[in-house]
Amino acid sequence: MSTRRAATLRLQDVAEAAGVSIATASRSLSGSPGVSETVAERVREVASTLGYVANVHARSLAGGPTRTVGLVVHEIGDPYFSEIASGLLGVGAREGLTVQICHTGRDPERELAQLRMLIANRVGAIVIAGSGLVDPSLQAPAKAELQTFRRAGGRVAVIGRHHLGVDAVLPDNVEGARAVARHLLDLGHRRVAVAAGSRQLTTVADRLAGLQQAFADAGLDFAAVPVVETDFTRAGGKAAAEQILAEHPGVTAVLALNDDMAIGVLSALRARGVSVPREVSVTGFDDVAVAGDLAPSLTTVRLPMGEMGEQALVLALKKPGTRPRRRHVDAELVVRDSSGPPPS
Amino acid sequence: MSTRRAATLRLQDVAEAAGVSIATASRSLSGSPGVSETVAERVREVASTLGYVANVHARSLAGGPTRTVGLVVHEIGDPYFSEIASGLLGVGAREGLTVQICHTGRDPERELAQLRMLIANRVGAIVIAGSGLVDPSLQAPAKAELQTFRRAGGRVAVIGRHHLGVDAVLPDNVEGARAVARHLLDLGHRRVAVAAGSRQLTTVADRLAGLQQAFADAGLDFAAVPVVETDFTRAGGKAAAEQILAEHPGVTAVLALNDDMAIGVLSALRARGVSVPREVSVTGFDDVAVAGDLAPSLTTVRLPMGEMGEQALVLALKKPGTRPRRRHVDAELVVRDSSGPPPS
DNA sequence: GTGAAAGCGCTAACAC
DNA sequence: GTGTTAGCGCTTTCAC
Repeated sequence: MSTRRAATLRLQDVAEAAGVSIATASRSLSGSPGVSETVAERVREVASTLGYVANVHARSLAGGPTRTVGLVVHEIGDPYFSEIASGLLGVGAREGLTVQICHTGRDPERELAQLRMLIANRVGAIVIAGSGLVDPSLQAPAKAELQTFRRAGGRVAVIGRHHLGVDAVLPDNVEGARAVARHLLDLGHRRVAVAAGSRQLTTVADRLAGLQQAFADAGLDFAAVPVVETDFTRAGGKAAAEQILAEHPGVTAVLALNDDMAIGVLSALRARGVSVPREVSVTGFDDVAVAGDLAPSLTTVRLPMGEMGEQALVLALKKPGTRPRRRHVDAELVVRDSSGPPPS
Repeated sequence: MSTRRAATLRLQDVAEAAGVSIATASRSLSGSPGVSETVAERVREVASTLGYVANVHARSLAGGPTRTVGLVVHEIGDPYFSEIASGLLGVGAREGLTVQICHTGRDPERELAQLRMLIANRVGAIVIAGSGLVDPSLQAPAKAELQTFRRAGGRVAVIGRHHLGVDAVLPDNVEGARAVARHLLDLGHRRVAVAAGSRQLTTVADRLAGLQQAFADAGLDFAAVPVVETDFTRAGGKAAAEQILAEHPGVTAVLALNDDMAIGVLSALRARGVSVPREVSVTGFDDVAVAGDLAPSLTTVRLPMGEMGEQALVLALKKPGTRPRRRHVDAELVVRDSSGPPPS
């Protein structure tokens, strides 16, 4: 790619046009103290009429603050992440930041590689949107990398439960799962199955814990509930539904641990001619934009993904506290048409 | 954000460890000629064992090639764009590139601002994924900006029809629209309405042109078909459906010009108790991932969004040709359950 | 084939 | 309050 040099305005051009030194121009534009407001104002005006935009590379190289943040997601094509990204890009644009997005494909190796890349790019902050892992040792290298980054002044925020010791936006997965399970139990379902992603994901683990609590609250044994563990994706949902239908034909409700899986479950049931919710109820988690437009519309747990993305970036932009900050966000049960009483 | 300096490896450290000069180290790592293969190999080995990663800012400042590309989308939360982004991020990761994504919110002003930002960040290439505008004058400032960028060695590729004179990935919107319209006409529909986005978008204009052709092919007058022009979004689809129902109650089919609108149309019809496809058929365009999982599953036109994203980046990475390159991608009719014969 | 040295455009000490 | 100057880490002539 580009090798030649753009013939763009340099700070010096602005300084000359404003009749000040390059240092004064720099101070004026970056809002540093030590310049009279009159001069600063004039410099800013000259800069904007000239259409001057600072070279971020030079700025970063010289040790100035970085106006770039990295966003790490499992898969941007997944609506859960694209809605988070959308919220985050919104505040990014408002703050005049550039956002680098990278995929990990749910692979800790690739996550590590992407983190290294972001750090090498000297981003000012990193937001990790993908779920954490239950086993801390799997993220140990990432943690080490991030600690070095933070010691050098970098900021980090995560969405979801991680073992990274950083600021976090924490959706209430446990309570949300408890609510949706209680909803099904209240409707009278007793033979339920769970379509889950890998238990290694803290998101999955926490949602399972919530289900368990709901069962315990009702005096039921969650250990007897079949939990099918596949990919945390639509395809995984399909596979899980097939397996549940085959191995547990008496099931009256399928709890999918995210909407993507729920959509796969609905699709598999439709293909098999199973009526939802008459024969089998289905629930999801996240409330992605399309959840309400499916037919039957999906009963699920709403997480404000856009806001979560915003919050995470806001946290990452704040000055670091002495201890990791936590922003809890509520999960709200949304009852729609995919859940109903079990067939009698 | 970050102000302090990371205590990272510098090229000099690698050079010392390998017992060569910093210049030789640089040449070895960037694959420039003028170094014996033996030495180059040794340097690369040392660098990788040390875990050296070049500072992109220093590299870019010194005039080296930039390993960053910018992706401009209307809205990353829209599945059409997130699927394109997903494909593009895939090849980006493979090529070791970083990708900056920015939102325009379908606003030419903001698009311009984002382009300026990318250019100021010295990205090596820019991919514009959002639809072009029919009126070239609206994008004239962007065009000027991009031309300067290209003269400085920057690369640009677009998805869809633009007036930018750059490499382009061109989905066959006309033929796709023609196919879906013919499908409805063949089913016997004669009273159809169109839910469209702004006619200023070339995507909308081209799809309308395709519809018109299909009608002409069938000896019918497209001018008599109501075209409701709202937002090119789900909400727009809902609004369009309401209006069509109110003003043209006899309509037996609604052609939505993208899937997002079609989902909104389906939702509005369901809310009104209109059965699809028994009373009204609905079709979309794009075939976003969820289209097949809606109920009724959506008859639509498939565009390989992921591939389009990949292709666009591949084009942008190629050396510039003497004339703009074009990659045509086919649009394929996908008949599902949302379309059927009109009520008799 | 290899090394020395001059910047790239900016910020941050440090002088005045 | 303002200007001077020394780098930031790298690529790239230009000598050798």
